Order: sequence, then C-alpha cells, then structure tokens
Amino acid sequence: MRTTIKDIANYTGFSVTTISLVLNNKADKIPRSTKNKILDAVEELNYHPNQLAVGLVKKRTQTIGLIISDVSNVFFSTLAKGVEDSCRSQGWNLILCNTNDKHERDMSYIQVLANKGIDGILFCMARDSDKKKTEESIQLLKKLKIPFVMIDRYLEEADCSSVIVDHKQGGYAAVKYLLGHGHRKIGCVTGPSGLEDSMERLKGYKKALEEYHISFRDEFIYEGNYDRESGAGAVDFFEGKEISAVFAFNDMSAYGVYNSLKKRGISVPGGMSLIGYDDIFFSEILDVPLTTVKQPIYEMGVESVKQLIDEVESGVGARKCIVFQPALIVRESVGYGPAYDPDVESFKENTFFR
Amino acid sequence: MRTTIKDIANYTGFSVTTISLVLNNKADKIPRSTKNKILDAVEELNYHPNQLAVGLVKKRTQTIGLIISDVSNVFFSTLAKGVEDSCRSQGWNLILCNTNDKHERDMSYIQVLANKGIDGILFCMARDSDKKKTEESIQLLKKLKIPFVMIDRYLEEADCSSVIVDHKQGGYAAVKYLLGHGHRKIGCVTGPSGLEDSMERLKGYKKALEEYHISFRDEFIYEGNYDRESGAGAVDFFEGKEISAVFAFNDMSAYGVYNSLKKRGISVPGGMSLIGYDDIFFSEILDVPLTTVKQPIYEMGVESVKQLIDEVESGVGARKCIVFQPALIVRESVGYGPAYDPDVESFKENTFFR
DNA sequence: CTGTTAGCGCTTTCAG
DNA sequence: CTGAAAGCGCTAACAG
Repeated sequence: MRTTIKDIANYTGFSVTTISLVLNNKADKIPRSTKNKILDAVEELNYHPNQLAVGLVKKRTQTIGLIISDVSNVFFSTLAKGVEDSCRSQGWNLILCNTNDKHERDMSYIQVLANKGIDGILFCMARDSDKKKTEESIQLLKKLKIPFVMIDRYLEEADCSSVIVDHKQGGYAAVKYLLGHGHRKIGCVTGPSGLEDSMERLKGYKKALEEYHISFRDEFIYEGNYDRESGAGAVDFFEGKEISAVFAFNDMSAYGVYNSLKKRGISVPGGMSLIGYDDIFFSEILDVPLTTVKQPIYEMGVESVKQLIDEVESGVGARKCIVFQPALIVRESVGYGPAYDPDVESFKENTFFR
Repeated sequence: MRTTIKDIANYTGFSVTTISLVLNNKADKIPRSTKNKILDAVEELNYHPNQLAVGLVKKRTQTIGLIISDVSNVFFSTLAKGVEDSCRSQGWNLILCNTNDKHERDMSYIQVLANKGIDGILFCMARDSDKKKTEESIQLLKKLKIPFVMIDRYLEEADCSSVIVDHKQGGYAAVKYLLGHGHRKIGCVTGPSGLEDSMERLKGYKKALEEYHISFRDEFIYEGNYDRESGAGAVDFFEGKEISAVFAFNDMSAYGVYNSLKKRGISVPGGMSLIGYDDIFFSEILDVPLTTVKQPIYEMGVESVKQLIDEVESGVGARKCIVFQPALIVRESVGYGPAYDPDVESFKENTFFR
C-alpha cells in the first residue's frame, strides 16, 4: 500500500490537517520545528499525495487535454511537443487525444476529458466539422464549463481564446515573392475548400495578385486535400496552362507537385518554381530545398498552454486571440519567371521580400 | 454543478447503491423496470460518472502513461499514434510524457504518473541511461508496483514484458543485401555505442560479413548519433577508404550521408550505395528513394498497449518479450558494387534477397 | 498553533 | 430486490 497522509500523521503524531497544511504551504502559523518534523517524515516514508483524491476535493487536476487529429502527422507532433514541454515546465500534465478528423470523436473526447476532471482543453477541431458540428463542439465545451483554447482556428461566435496564424499574410507573402520573381501565371494547390485556413491563404493569393493588377483566374486554382496526391492531381490539372510557378498550400502537396513534375522531366526551379507552406523539417533537406512559409507551430503549442493555464488559474475566459505571423523561408525552389527583368526596380526590391 | 449519482438517486427515488449497481452492470437482481427508469434518468440528466471519484475507490483509472524522449521525432510520433489508437479502441486514455532523453525526467514522470493513479506505463527509456540509471528506473517502477512494458529495449534483469524489434536481423538483412549487390567495403554509421539497438545492428553487420568471409574492419565504422550531422561526419571519416556502400543505422543519418555526398558531387547510387534504417515516411519520397529497413513502429505501439492492458487486467506480470521482425524495403539507393558479377549465381539469388 | 469534522463522488459490503 | 453506511485519500472550514 502506498503511504497516505494518515501514515504521516501517525508517524509524526500530528493530525492530518497539520500535515496537509504544511504540504500545501498554508502553514504560516506552524512552527519550523513541526514543519521540519513533518517534512522529514514525508521524505522518510516517501510520501506522495494521491492526486486522484486531491483532484476530487480541489476540483483541479493540473492536467489538460489536447485534441488533435493525428499525432503522427508532423504538424501535430510538433505542436504536441510544444504543448507538452510547456505543460511540464509548469508542472502540468497532458492527455493526448487523436480524432482522425472525426467530429464525433471530438465530441466523445471532450466528454471523456471532462469526466476525468481535466482543467482545460486545447482544441484543434476535426476537419470534417461544418458550421453545425463546430457549434455542437463549442456548445458541449460550454455546457461542461471547460476552459478551452482553439488552435489554428478562430471563431467569432465561439467566444473563447484562440491561437492562430495569419494565413492570409502567409499566402500573400508567398505569392508576392513569386510575383517579385517575375511569375505571372501562378497555380494554387489549395486545401479542402471548407477549411478556413485554406481560404485565408487564397485570400492572400488574391490580394497579392491585385497589387500587381493581375486578374484572378479560376483555372489556376486546384482544390486539393493537403496530401501528396493533391500535388500530383494539380500537376495534371495545370497541364497546358503555361503556369510558371505553383503555390502549394502545404508542404506535403508541394512534395506531390515536385515528384509529379520530376516524373514528367520538369525540373524545379528550372522548369517550374514551387513554394510550399508549413516548413516541415524535411523541406529543408530535400534535394531542392523547398522555399516555404513557416508556421511557428512549436511556439503556438507553448503559447496556447500558457493562455489556457492562465484562464484556468484566473478563472476568467480571456477570449484573447493570439495571432502568429508566418515567415517566408527562402530556399531554392523558386527561380525567375517570364516577366522578370533585372533592370526593373520593383524586381530588385522584391527579390529580398520577406 | 455537474450531475452526480445523488441527483439520479433523488430524481428516481432509488438509492445511490441501486444506481451504481445498474450503471456497473452488477444488477442481476434488479428488475428491468427499475433499470430502465434509472437509465432514462441518466440519459435525461446527462449523467457521467466522475472518473476521479471512480478511480479513487476502484484504484483503476483506465489510463496509461507513455514515456518517450520526444514526440516531435517521427519515430516516436508514429509509436504514439499506435499507442493512442489502441488505447482509444479499448476505452483507455493516454498521458504523454516527453523526457528529451533525460533519465531524471524518466524518474520524475514515473512518480507523477503513479500519483495520478495511472494503471500502467509504456516505457521507452531515455538514451542517457547507463546500467545504473536503468536499474534505478526499473526499481522505482517495481517499488511503485506499476505494471509496465518496455519498448524497444529488452532487459533480462528487468523482469517485465517488452516489445522490441530484432535489430540484429535488421542489420544482417541490410548488409547481406549490400553484399549480394557486390559491395565489399561497407561503411557503417552507427548510433551511440552505448545503445543496445545500435550494437545489435552492428552484430548483424558482422554476421553478414562473416558469412562472406570478409574480415571486420574498424576503420569502416563511424560512431554517429542518429542525426544528420552524423551522416556528414561519416562521409568525412570514410574519405579515401574506397568504400562503395554505406549502411546508416537510421534514416536521419542516411539523409546526412546523402546530402554530404551530394555536396561532394557523389551520386547515389551511382557513386555510392546507401541503405538506411527506420523507413520514416519521407524516405519514400526523397529524390532517390531510400532503400531501408522498416520497423513496424505503429504496430509495436498497438501491441504494447494490448500487452500492458492485459497485464493490468489480469494482474499478472506476463514478462513476455514480443519481438517484431524488421523488413528490408528495397527502393533505389543501392546499386551494384565492384565485386558484382552478373554471371555468378549467388548474386542473382541475392538480388532479390529479402 | 493544531485537531475535529464534514465532505468531494463514487463503490461495495452488509443488512433487511 | 434495495438501502444504509463505511471508506477511498485528501482539503478546508471551524473550533479551541
């Protein structure tokens, strides 16, 4: 049997209250001598409070849940690392939940976590969530009165804190960079059209185009699914459209584009310029290191934990929206496009756009 | 306030005992009618038992801990996915613990998990663990009477179950394949010499060499650290040694070798054959898809959970050692070596060695 | 300064 | 068949 607080009481001759008091640093009025005796006994008997019991009465477990679709996905595992590191450094623990992007699992995990008495949830909603499902999740969270912060998604209606990245800016930066290199016909491999982050990147794309007075063309937009196959599909789709650069909305589909291009004997950046999004660590070590838009995922994990714990401890829903700025990481997959003219000032300026 | 069992009691007019009985399927002698009334009330009031309270009395939480060094490492995130999937399918939960390969964190997490009442631990020991530290961890686990299964490490003395892969066989398969392709001077980029898995792969290397009556040469062995830098270091180390193939003990260092080779203008497999270990998913999509030894990591995660839950539920430490066989995944990074002669029967036979 | 007491929400004998 | 009561290990008024 584990040592309990009673054992310490018996051993020292003091009451459980006294023990509890000194262990919880509420022992202002307890003499050093008593304290020391107790602390010694704790050490000697190797006493560690049963956190289930503590949680039951304190209604706090110093544990949060992380709901994501899939840890084996680099994006999420990086996030999870940030989250876990941040938790540990503050003495908290992390329950990991994978939903495989199924809304029903979001729902069931929220309930399970609540039953376990977690103090808060870091919530990356499943991708299959439409408006109604999203609302359903939020409703549940609220009904259960669980503090939560949404990651990678901001919802006006949600009335909660979120940690997001400015994807419109990311898309804008990528496309502007391409334009600055003389590309005019730029293909896009988007994510699922239902996803806000994809839509935002597209907005960024449009914004950059507008700045250059180039009209938006639907036939340059391929709706992908954030996977490698999407990249291959896009290459087929772009065929014959004289595109000189493609902006893939994540690195995975950029790889798909790259591989598919290679099979057709088209080189990067010689035959086609390519820019990705995410900066997954492999992007750097590819044969043609990928120019891409980096999301500070790890930092987002760290930050979201801070925010969540803050809300838990203060007891107030801060409703704060922390937005991270993505950064363009220039490597070697973008070359100059047909419109490039080294003598034009605007190009010079844009070459080092960041 | 959440609905409690008392609320259900009040609402239905039955006692808490009765409620508890039907909720725990121990209601053999309770009439359907009562049961239904209770179940209806549960539904209506949306009652979910507080698992902290349940855990406190049952001394079971249906939760296990996973101690690994770093989820953001693909190897571990794949493992974690297997573990989590397996947990969920059995209605269990997972607490994730990253140690960054620090033994002290192994120790502290073990204690923390114990305090939280987890039912078992999946333990990937930190890499900095020498014999003494290892023993210390095991001792703690035993003192705490926590069922645990070790992953990727087998210890005679540990007297516990483990899930491992036959690394000697993996190393053997890789090197035999290389030998079969006519390579005779084969460089090795090992892992840290203290690690058993690295040592095992090396044993496999030696075994294959012996079969070909080739004597082992120390100058072909470069002790790396399982990272990309190791690969680069190895290439320096091998310089001028007329090596025609290198066997890197993990994919990461293989990439390092590949990149470093490329910088020197040496192609793979033209100028040098290369074989890795792990089959991280990126290995397949590299420019020169990497021939490598695949570890069934996900499956190991799934299996280890099964084993652990089994032990928890049966209450007996099974002390079972589940060994997974690695598989050689042939792709394009290995060519023929100087000793290759298409007319020699043994080569033909070995070309398709698996 | 320290102890008594009453729970937290649940399970589980033990009666009836 | 159902309920009363004890107790899991701990905290927190409230006394004294």
